Formats: sequence, C-alpha cells, structure tokens
Amino acid sequence: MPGRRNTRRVGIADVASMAGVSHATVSRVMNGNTTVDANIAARVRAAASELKYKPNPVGRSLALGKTDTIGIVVPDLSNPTFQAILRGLSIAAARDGYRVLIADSSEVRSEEAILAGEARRRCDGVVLCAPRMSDEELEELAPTLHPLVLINRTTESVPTPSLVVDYGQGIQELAAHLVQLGHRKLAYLTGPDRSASNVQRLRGLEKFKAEYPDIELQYLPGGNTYDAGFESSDAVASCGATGILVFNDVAAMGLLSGLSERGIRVPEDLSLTGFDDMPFARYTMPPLTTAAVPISDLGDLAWRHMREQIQTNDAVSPTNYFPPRIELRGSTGPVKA
Amino acid sequence: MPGRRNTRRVGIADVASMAGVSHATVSRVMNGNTTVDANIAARVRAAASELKYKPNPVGRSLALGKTDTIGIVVPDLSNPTFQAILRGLSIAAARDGYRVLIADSSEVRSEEAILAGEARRRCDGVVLCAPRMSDEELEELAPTLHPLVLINRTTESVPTPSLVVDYGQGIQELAAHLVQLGHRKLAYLTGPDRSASNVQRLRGLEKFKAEYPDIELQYLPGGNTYDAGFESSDAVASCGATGILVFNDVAAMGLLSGLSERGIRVPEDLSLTGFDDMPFARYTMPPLTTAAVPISDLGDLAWRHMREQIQTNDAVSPTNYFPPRIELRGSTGPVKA
DNA sequence: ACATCAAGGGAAACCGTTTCCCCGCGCAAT
DNA sequence: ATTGCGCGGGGAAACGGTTTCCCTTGATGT
Repeated sequence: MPGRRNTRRVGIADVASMAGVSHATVSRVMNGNTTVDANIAARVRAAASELKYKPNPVGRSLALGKTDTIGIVVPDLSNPTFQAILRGLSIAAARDGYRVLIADSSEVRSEEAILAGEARRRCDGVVLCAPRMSDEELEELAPTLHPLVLINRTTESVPTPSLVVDYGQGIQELAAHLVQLGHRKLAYLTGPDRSASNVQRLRGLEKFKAEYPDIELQYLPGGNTYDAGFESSDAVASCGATGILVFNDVAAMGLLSGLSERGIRVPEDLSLTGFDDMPFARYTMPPLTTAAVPISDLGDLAWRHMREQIQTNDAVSPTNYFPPRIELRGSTGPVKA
Repeated sequence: MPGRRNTRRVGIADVASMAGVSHATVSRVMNGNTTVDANIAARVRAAASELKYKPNPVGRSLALGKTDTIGIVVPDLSNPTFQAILRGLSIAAARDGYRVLIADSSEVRSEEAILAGEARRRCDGVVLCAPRMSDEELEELAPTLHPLVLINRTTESVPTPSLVVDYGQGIQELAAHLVQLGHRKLAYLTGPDRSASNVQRLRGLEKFKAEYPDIELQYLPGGNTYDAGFESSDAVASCGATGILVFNDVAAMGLLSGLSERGIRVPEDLSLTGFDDMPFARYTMPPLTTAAVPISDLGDLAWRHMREQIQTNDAVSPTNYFPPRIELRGSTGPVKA
C-alpha cells in the first residue's frame, strides 16, 4: 500500500464515522456549505474539534486544483533588495491566506528556468525576481508559468504584469541635483558590467548628457562592494570631477571611507551620492544623499498583481515603473568656490 | 467534477497512451524502477519528453505522503538574523532537493502555533525560529509537529534538536577581553527588556561578575536601535566606565556616532564592543570589536538535523550550543593611562 | 516436451479531499 | 390520496500520481 507508513493521522473518514455521517457531509460542513442540517452540522463540528481534525492540505489541493501557495524565484537571497521584496510579498500574501515558497537560483542562470517551472507546478503562481536569463529565454518561459509577475524585467510574449524600478530616472535626478548645486564636472563610478541595473543607470545618464550638453560627465570603473568603492578613491580624487555618482550605497560608503583617509572632505571638497537608501545610509558621516527604491512596496504590489491574476484567471496588467525617491542628505553640497 | 476546469495539462495518462503502455509503467520509468524493459523505458521517456511531461507534485505528494518541502516559522523576516538563517536553510535544503515554505508571524505570539501547525501539515517538517511563545505552549506544541528543529529555544517534552546561540558566553568573552586590556570599570548598555537574548547576555554578565569580583560592572538602559545607542551617549560618557559593552552592533554604531559628536575618542578615551558582527561592523570608524554569531552556519546545520529526522524518521539529537566568535577590531584598546 | 521459474507489465487499490449525481423523504398542491 | 417538488445527504467519481498484487510471457532445465 502506498503512502503513509506508521503515524496514522486523523482524516475525514474518522470524523465522518464519529458523527455518523458520510465523509461528503463532513466536507460540506468544513467548507461552510449551508445545505446541511444545523443539527448534523453541529454534530460534525463537535466530532471534528474533538478529534482535532484539520483537512489535509495536499488532498485538498489535489481536489481543488490549487495550493494556496505562490513561488518566488530570486537570484540571491543574501541581497537585501530581494529580502525586502520577499518579505513584502510574504506578508501581503499571508493576509489573503497564501504562503510563499522560495527558490534561490544562486545567480546560476541555467537554474532559473528549472526552478521557476518546478515552483509553478507546486504553486498557483510565480514571482520572478530580476531574472538573469536572456530575453529570448524569458519570452519562451513566461507563457509556461502563467500566473506570473515579473520584477525588474518585462516580456512581450504574453501579457504579464511587471514591476520595474526606474534606475535610469533615479540617477538622472541625482545628477540633476548635483548640477543644481553648481557642479559642472561629474563622474559616475559604475557597477558590475553584467548588472542590468547598471546598464539602466548608464542609459539614464546618456539621457542626462543629452539634456545637459555643457556638463562634463565621465565614467570610472567601480563595482558594487565596499572594497571596490574604497579602492576607487585615488581614481576619483584625481579625475577632476567635483560631483560623484556612485553605483550604490555600499560602494559609496567604501569610497567615503577611502576619501576620508586621504584627507578629502565630503561634501566640502567633493559631493557624493549613493543609490538604494540602505538602512545605514543615513548614519554614515556625512549621511549619504541617495535614491530610495520602494522595495517593500514592491513585494506588496507584486502580490496584488498576482492575486488579480489568480482570481480573474487572466488579467491584463501594464508594466509599472517606479521612480526612486531622492533622499537629500549631507554628502552633497554646493561646489567649492 | 472537481479540480481543473479549463486548462488541460498533460498527465501520466497522456504519456501512457502515447507510449502504448499503462500509466503504472510510466510511473515506474519516471521513478527509475529498473524492472522495466529497456526498450519500453526508452519509448516512455521519448513520449514523456515529447509531451514535456512532468509529474504533478501534488498528486505525487498525496501518494507518497511527503512533500519534499519544509517550513520555517520566523518572528520577523526583516530581522537580518532570520534572513541569514532562512538563506542558509534554503540553500542547504535545495542541495537535497527540498524547498522551503516561509511563515512570518510578525511577532504576534498567538499566531505562531497556528502558523507552525499549518506549515507542518503542508510540509515534511518545520524549523521553528526563536519562537516568542511561552515555554508551556512550546512544550505542548512541539510533539504535534514532530520532524522539528528549534533555533534559540529548547524543549523537554520530546527529543528535539535545538540550535542555540550562546549569547551569554559571547558577552562574557567580550568583557574578559576588556579586562585583559586593563579596564576595571565596565558598563553594559542593555537591549530591550523583553528580548530573550538580552536576558541571556545579562545572565552571562552575572557569571562574569562572579568570576571577576574586583571588576566594577554597571547596567545602563539602552535599546536595539541606532537612535537608542546615540541617545545613550551622555549616560555612557558620564558613568565613569572605560569599557562599554553594547547590546548589539546597531546600537553600538549609534553610540559611536554620539560619542564622536561629543569629542570622545574611541578607543583612546573609551573602548566599545558590539554584538552580531553585521556586515558593516568592520567599516565603522574605528571598526567595531564584536561577537560574530555563525548565523549562516545555523541554517545549514538546521537542515542537516531536519534531514536526519526525516530520513531515520526519529533521530535523537542533542542541543547544540554555539559560542560566538570574538572579532577583535579597532574599537577596543588599552585603558587610558 | 513438460514443468518450473523469473521478469515484466497491466489492473486495481490507495492517498484525502471535493463535488456531481441521484435517491429518499417530507411537505404542499391538486 | 397521489403527485410534484425541493432539499438534504449518501455513494461514487474525480483529482494525478504510486505501489501492490497477480497474471502473462519467455526462458531454462531435465
């Protein structure tokens, strides 16, 4: 005989025989079906609570064709951004009685499609978080896991709600802020080459160049780590720019520390911006001017789009762009006279 | 008819009829049962891959009585400690083909038991992460969700593997380190009163007092936030102690900043220790001496204990105590002459 | 050539629940 | 008094697999 080996759990049949009814009736009572005689319903409920009966979710899922679970695939759970999204998603989903299954692709691109497919078969829908796969792969994959919400990517192959943070817009606003403070020579300390969000920042900066043709803007190789920022100090100090846009807060903090060691003062000698508004960005010395991406809202909104698709079974939802909110703090100031 | 209404997915029956065999044979092939003729097996595999057939996990779970999924219940997903544990757990479980379902109790104690029970019914086991419920509740709950791993709590009611971080030991070592540097007057800036780990630190410090009767150690009210640390600056500066043990790194960073504003130098005037070794503890100025709790190892080990229980169906495992590792950095130094 | 045996595959039971179908019963209407 | 009808509840199918049981088939040994 298949299945359970030793621990006999209490099932619907036990409740049925105790209440002296068929298991169909027990099911009706448990699901609040009102076509059951009040006396019988009470008897069933008494038996159920006596036996501490709880319907088996697996059997339920099989019969109902739904699992009340959604999956989320992230490239790397140690990334605070994805942690925040996961958290927002989990809390929002829980409010509607849904659970979240997580899958971490560990930045292995070839795993993403497999994990997503796996998750989709187990769950009622999938949230694909900043997938690293190619556009073609994504186009091909998207239709196969239909109740789908994309984060930081879009696809044309099938109408899919997308939530994308507008990094380009954010970095443009930061650059404009520096210009407003009088800076004429800017530099962008880039992120990792393969990073999609770095590419978006670069695109935003190209637009910025077009809008402000008289502003000088150069690109310096950087990275996304504290150490990368730290080690860029010399290059930054000698590049001639007075306003520095750094890829993210972590690298900006590294740079801040490196500049401080060299006796370069921020913002008196150099203005500096980060990106992400991580929790400690406000506690650096000086506090970091940065762009806050509304990541916790993202998770919440992702669930709302997911729920809409699950309920209506086919929803048309547009791509939502999120402009980051600029946080003006102490690391930027008027250009030196 | 229950279940799926419109989207007809490919099932085992489709593969069976295409390969011209019974669905039993398809199942045997899919599960690597070797008692199938090689030719037939090949035919089945061809049909399966042609139809892109993947066994439905829900049906499989029902028949097998296992879901290849474990649940984790955390009090608050925004806490970096739990994020790290979740990550370690998820990665380790994935290596063995298991997925992780998350449940966030949002610090609501009454929800924990419900969430844990729910999770257990859906999964093959549950990891209960620093549950806030009372000892009595835990004793009562533990037996009902048997493949169970506890983190930062223990229970007597049933043999359950526990992983607990020895905060008391860690703070003792930090205190001893200060003594070794010549400090004779110490102060502990406490955490939240309701925090269990704060209580453990206090217990450790009582032991320390017993071991070093000639050392003066006072308790100052603090907190677990940056601002709480910042606002304690005056109290710390005027308390007369030269070695300050702070509840955690976040508060220590706040204190560091507050002291710096008052012109008090660390470690020349005052030595300071944190707790947790969060990623940025090494980047403060000066870098923070702190105690590192091996949280990513915790998740990994939690999975190992879980797997052992699932496989042997009943494993006796002891409580594991984790002494934090002391990280000596720049925020502590010899007492002022 | 016949008996015995091993292997392999099909039929059916089973996992735990929901839902469809239909029957029996009570009540109102003719 | 009989029929029509509505309603409540029981039986069975369905969900999508896995596994046990048993029968068939082909091979081998005497």
